[in-house]
Amino acid sequence: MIAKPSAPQTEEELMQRAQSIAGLNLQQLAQLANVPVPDNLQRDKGWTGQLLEWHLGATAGSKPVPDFELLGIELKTIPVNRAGEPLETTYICVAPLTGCAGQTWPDSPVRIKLNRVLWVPILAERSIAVAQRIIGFPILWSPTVQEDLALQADWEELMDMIVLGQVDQITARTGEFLQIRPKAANSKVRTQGIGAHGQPIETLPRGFYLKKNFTRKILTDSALLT
DNA sequence: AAGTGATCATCT
DNA sequence: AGATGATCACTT
Repeated sequence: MIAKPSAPQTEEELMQRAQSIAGLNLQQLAQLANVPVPDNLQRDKGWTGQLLEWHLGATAGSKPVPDFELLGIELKTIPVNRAGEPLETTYICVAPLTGCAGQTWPDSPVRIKLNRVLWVPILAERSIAVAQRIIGFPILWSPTVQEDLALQADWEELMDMIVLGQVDQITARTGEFLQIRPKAANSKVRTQGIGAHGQPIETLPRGFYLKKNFTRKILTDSALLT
């Protein structure tokens, strides 16, 4: 067991730390942090992410600020198969359903969250026991101009629907790279939204997610540079 | 209730 | 098989 690592002071320090744990499995990481490894993630869905936060010295906890506040970097673990392709979509942030008229892409929570992300792939095929899943090589990413424009197009389409009172017509198919899906304890949870006639309605809380086609390109682009 | 971390499990 | 809609745990 080792003491919880302190917050990295520079990007280089963060990357060095992330690179130094690449190749280790989750059992080794859990042992260093002195935490037990769950048999499955059914009741511990955020376990891997929190384990990585511990090792890399993320500071935010569950506060609404970047994981590495000093560096303005967000940490995302992403489960991948042996080909390095994502197994799941990636949660970004809550979708604002009220008070978001007039918001623009550059100052949207989605754009801010994605400004600088440290992606840590985890070889996490379901057939591999949680303890044996392996940390991959980290990727520090910011959106390219093309990526930014593509996300903006999806975001504007989705936000237009929210503002126009069409939130209940949004499905996970809306948007090419960015999608909106439920984000709640269960399907009975309600939050306030905008109805078809501009009136307040009660609706399911939603979140923004990156589809796999988008994150797959981030991961494979980075592999080409390596 | 809303935010953090995500994966599960059912349907197509 | 893959994506969609639902769900789990914890913190503020």
